[in-house]
Amino acid sequence: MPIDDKQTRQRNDRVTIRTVAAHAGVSVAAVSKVMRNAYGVSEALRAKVTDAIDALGYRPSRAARGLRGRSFTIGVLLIDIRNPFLPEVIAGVNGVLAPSHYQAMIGVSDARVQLETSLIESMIDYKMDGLILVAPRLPAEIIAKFAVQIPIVAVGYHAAGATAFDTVNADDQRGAEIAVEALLACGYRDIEMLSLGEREGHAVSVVRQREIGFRRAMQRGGLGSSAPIGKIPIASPKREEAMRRFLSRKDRPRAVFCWSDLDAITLLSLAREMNVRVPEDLAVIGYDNSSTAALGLVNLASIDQSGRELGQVATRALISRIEGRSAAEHIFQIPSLVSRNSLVRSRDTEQG
Amino acid sequence: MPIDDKQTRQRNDRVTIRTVAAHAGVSVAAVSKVMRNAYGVSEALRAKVTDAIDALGYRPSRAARGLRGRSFTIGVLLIDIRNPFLPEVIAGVNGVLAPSHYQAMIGVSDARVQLETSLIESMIDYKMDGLILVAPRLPAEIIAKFAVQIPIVAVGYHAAGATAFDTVNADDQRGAEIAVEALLACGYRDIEMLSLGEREGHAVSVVRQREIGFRRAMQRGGLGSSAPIGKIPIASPKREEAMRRFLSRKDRPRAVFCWSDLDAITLLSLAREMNVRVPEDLAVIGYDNSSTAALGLVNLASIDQSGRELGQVATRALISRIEGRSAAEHIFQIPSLVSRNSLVRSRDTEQG
DNA sequence: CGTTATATGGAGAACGTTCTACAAATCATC
DNA sequence: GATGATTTGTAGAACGTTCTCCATATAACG
Repeated sequence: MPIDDKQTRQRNDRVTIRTVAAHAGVSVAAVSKVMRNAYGVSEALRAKVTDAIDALGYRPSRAARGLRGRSFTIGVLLIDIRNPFLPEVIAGVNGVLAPSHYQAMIGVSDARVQLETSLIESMIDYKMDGLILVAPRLPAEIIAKFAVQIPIVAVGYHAAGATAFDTVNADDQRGAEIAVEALLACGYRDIEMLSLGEREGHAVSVVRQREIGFRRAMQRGGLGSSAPIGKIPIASPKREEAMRRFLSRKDRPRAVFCWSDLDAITLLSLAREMNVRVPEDLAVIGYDNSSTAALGLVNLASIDQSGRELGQVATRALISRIEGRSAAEHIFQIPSLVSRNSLVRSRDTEQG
Repeated sequence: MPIDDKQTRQRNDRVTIRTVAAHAGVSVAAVSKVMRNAYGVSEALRAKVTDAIDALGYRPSRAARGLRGRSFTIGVLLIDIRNPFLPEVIAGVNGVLAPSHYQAMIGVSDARVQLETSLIESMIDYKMDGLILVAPRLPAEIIAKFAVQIPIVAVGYHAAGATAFDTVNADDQRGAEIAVEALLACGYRDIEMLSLGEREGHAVSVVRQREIGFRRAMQRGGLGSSAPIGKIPIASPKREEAMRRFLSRKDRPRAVFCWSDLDAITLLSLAREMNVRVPEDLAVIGYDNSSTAALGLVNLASIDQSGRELGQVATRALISRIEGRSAAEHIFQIPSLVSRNSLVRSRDTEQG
């Protein structure tokens, strides 16, 4: 068997598609067909091949696959790994992917545009099959440019006009409205929003969307069109300083809507420290319904946008796009309120 | 120019090494040499090639690279993305990698051995250059088997005897000792540990190490050799049930050491709910010094093991291994105590 | 000038897949 | 049983790199 000799010559013991073909006594192409369950494979052939695969413990090389066809990997780009909302999204993605033969690889950009770009490029260079970008910082035109090379779904990124890629979002405008409506229903009138400072002014960001919703709901509630929105810097220690300043203001409002739980929880901590009672002196409502908010010690009312569900929906959208859909989809989920003690103190949890 | 024609024929506009070579008027091999800055490249050639690269915006395909040589990617395997300790490790890894030409790709195993195995295999199949496994569930022999195929550093995994791969750990025995010593110093005698239930009995796990340290410190403190260790299940709702049972026990100890902040914080929440005062009725000390523990509302004393530093050290170890080191290294960091109100109430934060 | 060393660039064979053409075999149909 | 349609399997050319030889060109030396 001169053909077999070629195998024996290999010094490396990696099991390749050729090893399998030789072991099963069929061609390389046949094995490939079985792997990709392509058309034109008899039961007999399939059996022979899968037996050989099992016997040898063959795993196709992802690198080689990527060079030619599918790599069966999708890339997930996370802006930041500390925000407890993001792990939920990942959980959703993994949940949908688990039963399929796709796998997720995650990159963390730490909110740096430079790193974000190079990670996306890497993922393209790896010939990944598709990308899920979670709250990306890049402008829509750049993302559209990448989307020519690879299917992309953006999560937490408002670009309803995009035609080159899909978006999956919680309706952030509506979420903010729900928060305001809840505060109004509790009888609060003197309401302010604490939003994110910095220059991430892109209308695409969830923050700006929440501001829009806040303004609209306030106006609708008859509370002036110039509803006050405070800006909190993102980085310590300026962040804490700004919050302290807010808490010690003479004209501090009666209720506050924070753009994210992360801020709301820090605010709660500082309020306790500065003897501002919540909710008696200040009602607080956050956004994300993170696990920390649910803690008895924290008890923060929050808008739930189910990151897990967003992750699931985004993954399904991406797969359908990988499998051929070309028209852009822009999907919205409706968030909901989770009421807790920071909004109004419930009877059964009177302070112990 | 018949050679150039071959280029023009390409329907796809991807810029490959061949495009660059043609544009610079040199051979493919020359470009490759410049990319890998290999020996035997004149300044003139280098200039021509880098000019062409800049002009065309060329990026080498990672997939193709992986097929032959280095891919300049390292894989990080996370057991769970919800534990706030892990993002810190990632931050450390990314910090060290940022200035280099390496990049990190993260996989999340959700603590499932099956998924963990297949992710490791995928990363190998991608021809990644090395792997950092954070708190893996796999037994040491299996990891050693993988380590033959790819450089591996395990973090939060006690296998000091391993010769095939490196480990980087906080000294978990010592950490537990520090916790006990702190409790003893505060005058508590009636001390118990709340550990993790389930069958993750491998001596490799950080949990078991902390138990050993706890026992030793208790014994050294003259508090019997059979120091009581309670087991808390990992999943809701059994987890909360077990904690409630602990809190309402008649013979509840005066102080408790929790194997992780995650548990300690839930315990704190339930204690508040059940009118058990902390630290007056029960002193609590956790492990990880997570950001939640540091919140004013939570104020949990904890053992700090700087995940960021572990990530940094692990990354440096991995790179040195990739670059040729073959003798195994087992590195330890010494954890430290962060005292907060759950241990002993400080004067300036008397309950508001 | 001839000989040998050294520096520089190039040809072309891997790497492990996918996938297009095509050949061979089998089945239907009249 | 001849013809055409369908099914099943194979050869072999990509894919975009790396890297091992080789072929020059230049320098060094007697």
